[in-house]
Amino acid sequence: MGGLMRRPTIMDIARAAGVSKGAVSYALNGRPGVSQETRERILAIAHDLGWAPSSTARALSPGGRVGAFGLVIDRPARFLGVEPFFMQLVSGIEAELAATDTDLLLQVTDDRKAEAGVYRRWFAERRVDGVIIVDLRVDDPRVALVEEMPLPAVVLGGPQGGGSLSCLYTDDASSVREVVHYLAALGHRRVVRVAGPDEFVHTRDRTRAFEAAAAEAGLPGAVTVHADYTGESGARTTRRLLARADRPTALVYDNDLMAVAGLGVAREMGVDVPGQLSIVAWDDSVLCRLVHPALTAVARDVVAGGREVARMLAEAVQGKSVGSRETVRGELQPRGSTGPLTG
Amino acid sequence: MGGLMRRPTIMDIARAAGVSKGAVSYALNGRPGVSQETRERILAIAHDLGWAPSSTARALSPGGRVGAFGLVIDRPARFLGVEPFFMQLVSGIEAELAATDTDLLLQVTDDRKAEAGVYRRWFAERRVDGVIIVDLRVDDPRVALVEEMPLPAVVLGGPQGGGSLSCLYTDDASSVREVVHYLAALGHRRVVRVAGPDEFVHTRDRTRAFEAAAAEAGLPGAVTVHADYTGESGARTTRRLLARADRPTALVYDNDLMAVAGLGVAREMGVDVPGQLSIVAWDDSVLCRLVHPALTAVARDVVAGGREVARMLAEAVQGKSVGSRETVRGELQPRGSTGPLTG
DNA sequence: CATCGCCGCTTAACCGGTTCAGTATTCGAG
DNA sequence: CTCGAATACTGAACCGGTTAAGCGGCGATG
Repeated sequence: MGGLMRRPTIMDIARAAGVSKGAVSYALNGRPGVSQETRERILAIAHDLGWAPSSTARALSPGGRVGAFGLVIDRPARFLGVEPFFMQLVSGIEAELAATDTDLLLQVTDDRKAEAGVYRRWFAERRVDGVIIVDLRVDDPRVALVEEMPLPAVVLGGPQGGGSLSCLYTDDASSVREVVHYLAALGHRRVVRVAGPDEFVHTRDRTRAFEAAAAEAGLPGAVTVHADYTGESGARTTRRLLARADRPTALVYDNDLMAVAGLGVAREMGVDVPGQLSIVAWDDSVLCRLVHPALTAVARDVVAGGREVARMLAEAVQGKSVGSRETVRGELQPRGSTGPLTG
Repeated sequence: MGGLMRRPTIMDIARAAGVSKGAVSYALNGRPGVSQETRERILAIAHDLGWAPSSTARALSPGGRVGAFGLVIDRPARFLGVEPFFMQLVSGIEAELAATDTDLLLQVTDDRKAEAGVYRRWFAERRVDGVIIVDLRVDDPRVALVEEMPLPAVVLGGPQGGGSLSCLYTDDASSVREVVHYLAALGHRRVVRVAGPDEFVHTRDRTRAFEAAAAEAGLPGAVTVHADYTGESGARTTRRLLARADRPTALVYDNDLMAVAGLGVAREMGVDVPGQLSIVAWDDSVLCRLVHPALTAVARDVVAGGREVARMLAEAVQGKSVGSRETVRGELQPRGSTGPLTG
């Protein structure tokens, strides 16, 4: 079996079938212009030869697609590794892409300038048909950039700040409200939220919702403090909060990683969870169920979100007008880390 | 600024410079055939126009590179998300690739047949210049597959089972020995290793080394049990082991995720760590430092490994003979989860 | 002074597809 | 029987690069 054989081209098929290149192209793409009989003969030969279209040649034709989407993740390597969110997102995207013969180009960068550079390069070199934008920031320059090129794009987040781009967004506000009322009902009065950086659109949305819900539930002491999603920052922040005289009785974290770190700190400081402190995580992953007590969390279906965003981008690339869509909101998953104060 | 402008081509540059396409190509690629003066003029125009080579066109030329490497990860979505190893690996690979204008195609699949299909498709469609193979299995069919096509490839693992492919491997055996002797020195006699699936080459290597080291250290009760890297399986296995009458006093896990799960189980069962049970994790990530007590772990520099494997593949793609290389072995990082038995 | 060889460039072919314009053949309608 | 149109194809251009071959002009060499 010819391992070293040249990849077959449509010209090889044409010769074998005794027809022209063009006829083969029509046959293989299911377009009119060849008889049923010839079409079948060509398809059979293509199959026998193990032919597959050269993605590069196909992309070169006017109007041709490259068959790849791009995703840039802008987080330093060492804490990216533990963030379950992204891998789940990638899994979801690829589950959808697998059916459409599209590949995913993943790029992990350290800083935002580099990130913009990647989009520019992907566009200029014609590497991707479209990109997915995550971690939308306030006044995000990437939005203007892809709008200008223009490069088809879908934003996971928004819809505020997404400009003219299609967004796939969640109603975080109502999840926040659910969490706040849940904690209030358990008797908590001093609730602190350990959030991600303020520059992210979703962080601000949640902060606004958190303040509104706290006012609604009569929790005057509810405040938001900012960390950076890393376990280290979660631990540091928690340590500071628990050392205060009027230490909070409930902490709401913006991701699961900081919540796990917070739990470790509480244990280290001898603060009983949930007896003296309740902990809620945002983004439910295996992590929340591994630790003891298991963490109460706001569970979102990230994989499904990945699928949906990939589907939207596929439509956008085909020139369809996609618009923005809302995905299912996070559900509060009560577990052992929350409860009424005891003693 | 022309957002809607067509991407500039070398033909545009040629017209602006008043020379032919070929001259522009020579100039842009730093090859002889144009005068220094013309070369500089062409480069200036290219820069002004914001030109970048079309990767698809370039790849189409005989001998042309696509400018992309492929990586297939074969783990179901839900526990992939939490496995820090892969994201760190990806970060390392991309850190190296960034300099060479090469992109990474990432594919996450659910089963092995699909994985082989991805390699086949990538080759047939000419999507990648080479691939990185991870999670090498015993009699791995992927090795024969890429050898036959042939598709340049580098194996992360081996070198046994890597066939004629270049491998980047670690001396796991000596790390295993270090762990075993460390535990023996602490006074442990009943040491159990919770390993990954037996089908992985590195699992078998470690198992063999574990048995040898245990014999050497005089630990007759040292055995290996198999789990599947997920937190669930780690928890289940730990629960079973700790329920035994002659329960082990030390557990060595093949990844950090199972170790964290094991710690949670111990806590849940009222087994004090490290007073009654010592825990060692393989692969050190933030996870190990988040929990309390922090986990003693065998720390490997996965990011550096990613860089190295990318570098090797780049050389292999250029036709250089690469050979196999050894990367730095894991270092035991003692932390709070290990110690002598108390009471 | 004729010749050789190199420099600097142009021309054209090629990579592997897609697609448009044109052509020969068949078929139905008038 | 003739005309028009649909059918089934062919030939060639095109996408945006790379590269081998060719070619005029110039300087060095014999």
